[in-house]
Amino acid sequence: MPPFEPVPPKPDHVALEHATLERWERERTFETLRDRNRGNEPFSFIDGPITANNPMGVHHGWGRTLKDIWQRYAAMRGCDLLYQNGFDCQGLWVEVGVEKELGLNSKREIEAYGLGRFSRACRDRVAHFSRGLTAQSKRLGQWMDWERSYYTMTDPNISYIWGFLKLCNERGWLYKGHRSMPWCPRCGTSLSQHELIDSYKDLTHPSLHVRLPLAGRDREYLVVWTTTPWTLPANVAAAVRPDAEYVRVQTPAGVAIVAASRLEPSPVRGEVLGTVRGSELVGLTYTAPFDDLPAQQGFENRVVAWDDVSMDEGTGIVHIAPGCGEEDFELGKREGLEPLTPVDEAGAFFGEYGWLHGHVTAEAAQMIVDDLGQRGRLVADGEITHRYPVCWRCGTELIYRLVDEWFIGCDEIRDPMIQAAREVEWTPPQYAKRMEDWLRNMGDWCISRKRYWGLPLPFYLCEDGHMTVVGSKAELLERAVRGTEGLEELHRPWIDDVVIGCAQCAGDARRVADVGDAWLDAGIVPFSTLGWHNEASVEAGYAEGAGVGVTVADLPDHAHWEKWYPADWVSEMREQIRLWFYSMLFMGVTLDGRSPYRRVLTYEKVNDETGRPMHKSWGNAIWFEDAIEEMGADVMRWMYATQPPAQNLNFGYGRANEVKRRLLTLWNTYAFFVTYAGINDFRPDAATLVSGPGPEGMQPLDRWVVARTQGLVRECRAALDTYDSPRLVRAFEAHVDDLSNWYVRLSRSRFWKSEDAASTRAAHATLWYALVQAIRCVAPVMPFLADEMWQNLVRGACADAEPSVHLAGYPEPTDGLDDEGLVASLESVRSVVELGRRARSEANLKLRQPLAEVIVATDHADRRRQVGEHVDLIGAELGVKAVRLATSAEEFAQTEVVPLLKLLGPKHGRDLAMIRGLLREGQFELRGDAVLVGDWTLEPGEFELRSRAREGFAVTDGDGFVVALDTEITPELRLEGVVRDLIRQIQDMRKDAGLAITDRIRLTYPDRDGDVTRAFTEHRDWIAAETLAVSVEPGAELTIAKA
RNA sequence: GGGCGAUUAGCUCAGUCGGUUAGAGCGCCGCUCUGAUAAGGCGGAGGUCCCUGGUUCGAGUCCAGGAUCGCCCA
Repeated sequence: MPPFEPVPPKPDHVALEHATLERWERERTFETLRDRNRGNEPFSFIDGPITANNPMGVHHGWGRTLKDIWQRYAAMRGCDLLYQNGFDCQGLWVEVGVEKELGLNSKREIEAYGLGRFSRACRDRVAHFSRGLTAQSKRLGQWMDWERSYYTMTDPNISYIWGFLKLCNERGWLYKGHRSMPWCPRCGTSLSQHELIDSYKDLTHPSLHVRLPLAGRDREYLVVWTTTPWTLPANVAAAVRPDAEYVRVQTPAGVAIVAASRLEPSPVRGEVLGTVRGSELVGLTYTAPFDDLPAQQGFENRVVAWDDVSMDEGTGIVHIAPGCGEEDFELGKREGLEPLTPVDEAGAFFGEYGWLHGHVTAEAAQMIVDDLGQRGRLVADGEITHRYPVCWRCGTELIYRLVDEWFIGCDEIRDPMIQAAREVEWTPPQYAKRMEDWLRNMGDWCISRKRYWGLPLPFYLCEDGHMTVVGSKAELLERAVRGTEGLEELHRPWIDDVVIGCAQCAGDARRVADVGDAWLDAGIVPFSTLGWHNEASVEAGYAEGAGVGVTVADLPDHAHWEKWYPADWVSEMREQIRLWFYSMLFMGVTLDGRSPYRRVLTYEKVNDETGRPMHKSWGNAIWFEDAIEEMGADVMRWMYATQPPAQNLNFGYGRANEVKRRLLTLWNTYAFFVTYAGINDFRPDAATLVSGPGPEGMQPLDRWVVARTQGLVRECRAALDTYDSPRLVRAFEAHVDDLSNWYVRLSRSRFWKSEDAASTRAAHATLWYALVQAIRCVAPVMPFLADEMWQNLVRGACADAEPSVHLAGYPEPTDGLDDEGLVASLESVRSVVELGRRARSEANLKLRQPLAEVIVATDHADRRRQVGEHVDLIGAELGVKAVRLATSAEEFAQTEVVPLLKLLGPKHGRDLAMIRGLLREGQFELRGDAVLVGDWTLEPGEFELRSRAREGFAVTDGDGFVVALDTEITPELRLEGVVRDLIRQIQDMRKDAGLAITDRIRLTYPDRDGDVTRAFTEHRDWIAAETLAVSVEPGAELTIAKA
């Protein structure tokens, strides 16, 4: 029985991955790993929840790969890990998804559908997509405790957030604000600061210049500019900049007033009658654009002062509607202006707006424009295309609305958060500053949403207006006076039936209707999932409420939290700085005073292969499902790992093919090994993975590979320790290149023609060692291919081998196997060989034509010695009979003086340029150990001597070597060349005939005068040995036949 | 308007402490090796290292200013 299974010429990544997944499942590989590491030193990774609202995209694959790489690395080092995956379950994402699913298009329709059914549909959607995401993640090779994923919709998660909110209230941070907020009329909710980002679109709107006739003046009016006609009915004031200069302009319709600097760009034309300071306008009153509406009665519209009036757009006079804009509202508060709220939750005008009643903002716009036009109130109307915010979920244009929202004030927590963030190690490092900037600028956290499927805010108000903040589910049940019978879970509508006793008076208190920002859900995770203040752990205890039936996650106890908090490492995409990293930090610093994570790795965006964002409608999107079944998980993971995470990743099939080709080199080396190990019945010894392959039969090249392998192990460890996967990839690819294009190439005959059994064994043992250590090094990145190779190379061949590479531990360098001298020597040899090949190429002498001699010259004693130790390698590689070493290359090269600039620069300063010029021209003189150049003397140690080829030789130079070939081809050499051509030709014939490597053949050759016949008669044994010919007979043509 | 980052070959990007002729991969052209390799190797074409100024014996690298792009915040 051969120890190794034969392998196909190319790996079928997809097929072997499916087989590997089945094996892991069958053999419980992951469970074995966990069991083995349980109780060891922890590596705490906390997973940021992925929204369970869509299937996984290739951009998710990046993050999940990074997470998996470092979890696998930690596990191979023996660390205990949590392996808890998380799903984000609540909030607008899911609600909008369900609305689409059910064909609902407004809050009214949701309420008509029934909140109970709606919540169930939301939960079911989460359950559905979390199952899909789990399956996709498994396919990618991610190892997690999938059964015990956390879900932010569970009662314990909600209960923990309540505790946080209660604490915020106790500290006096919690307040209800009456503010102008960006509002989505379709979703019927306001959006908070972090939801506004990245959601601007270029939109075309009316651009109106509106007349505001001044009271008590004859045909004199202000001109204001607006792009939101629907806000005009709510106009209460016009703002001017007090220090700015305004002009009075005679127009056919009367005297117009605009800012002097804005006259030119405005549509106002006419003779300038005079100027007036803004401050002089303040206090004037005017007729509002819609003065007749009921809402406009009972106050005067007046001109107010505002330093922030823009002189970059508009007329320098700003229409102010405090109920329709953030800045307007602030100004209105200061000036005591009436904040009119013209539209309801759905963006429809209220009854006090007369003929506009019931119309939504978008359709009212044209009605308003028409009406103003008819009444002669428009100076001009046109259109403008500008950046305007839209709802990030549904794309609806946002409006500003005055609403009551709940906020957490952050003045007190800001500095502690900044301090805590400074303790965090950010990769890439510049994001430390980004987080700090965000924290410095953060406004109070708006935590309420006027929606349904979300964290129910535990704020209870009694009739006297006392507020009770309930801090946990247990507290709720304790305080409840009725309504708990139907409380299936802590969600609307069931929670809304619960009435509690007010904490201050004895009255009934009811919950405010609002739900919470989803970032509360995610931010609490380091507390809720780790059992922060649980007295005892409860198996599957986390799965309470909406989590029943979707997870069996445990509810651990406080000791567990102590062990795993804070996280050693978290990794998410860059946007999470202002989202999850922020909310986690906020809650962590509030509850515990520390950052919940020590180290962060962020990554950027995934684009298509040409660098454009992937977009469904552009047709350039690649679906995860397609990618993984076409490229394979390892190939995708390799792409992700190769990419520096601080730069966008250009993802595509072309890139994947590049990766496949690189991995093919590894596979080829592996296949080569397996082929010959089978033929030669090589049996590996697993103990050598620690000790290194034994000394018997070892050649210098073997020791070199072993030494290089130590370097690989060190480099890979260093790369992973610094969260630098591209560095690992570079090291691995260099190693594979060394193996394939240097070691195997030069050692081929030791595998093929076994004259020396010990040498053959050593070659096998060395290659096996180098391959196995290499796949252990990359196992975290490429878990499938690595384990596949492990099965064949180790598990099937060694007694007592670990059943999986992932159980084999991360390799450690073995002291004593390093050999810097040898590595340097082979480096020199490699240079010489490359130079020799170049010389051959330049002289048009192909490698198959043997030559008599190569002369290697160097003035460098160390290099000469290094090369001298390996003349056999050089001879073989360059196809020459002899390698001659020369001290000086004078016969075919000239000496060159290379100045050492670091030393000479400071010494000679400006003269150095002159010295270098002279040296380049060869105007120098060697005098003993020194060099005379012009008026200067270079002392020993200040320069190096090198050789440069003279004209007319087949010579190349570089790295301090000159390599010259003896180009004379004697008849004997020529015949040998013919032999090698023939061998090559016969090998091709064997291949074409489909013969196995070990098949023997019968050869006939053309029996005529000439080189070919002479080659066969004079080198019969050589040819026979190389081509495995059992007979070599003269005949008519060159033919082979299986023996 | 402020902050962070980037700008190097046709494309994607490396480039260490400032040092001698600035590299890799892909693509293109030519050559070549090979019973592991649809691979690999060698050579060639292809460069205003964004611009300007400064520091220095010496700048892709450091400093200042500017331009353009990306991201974040106003």
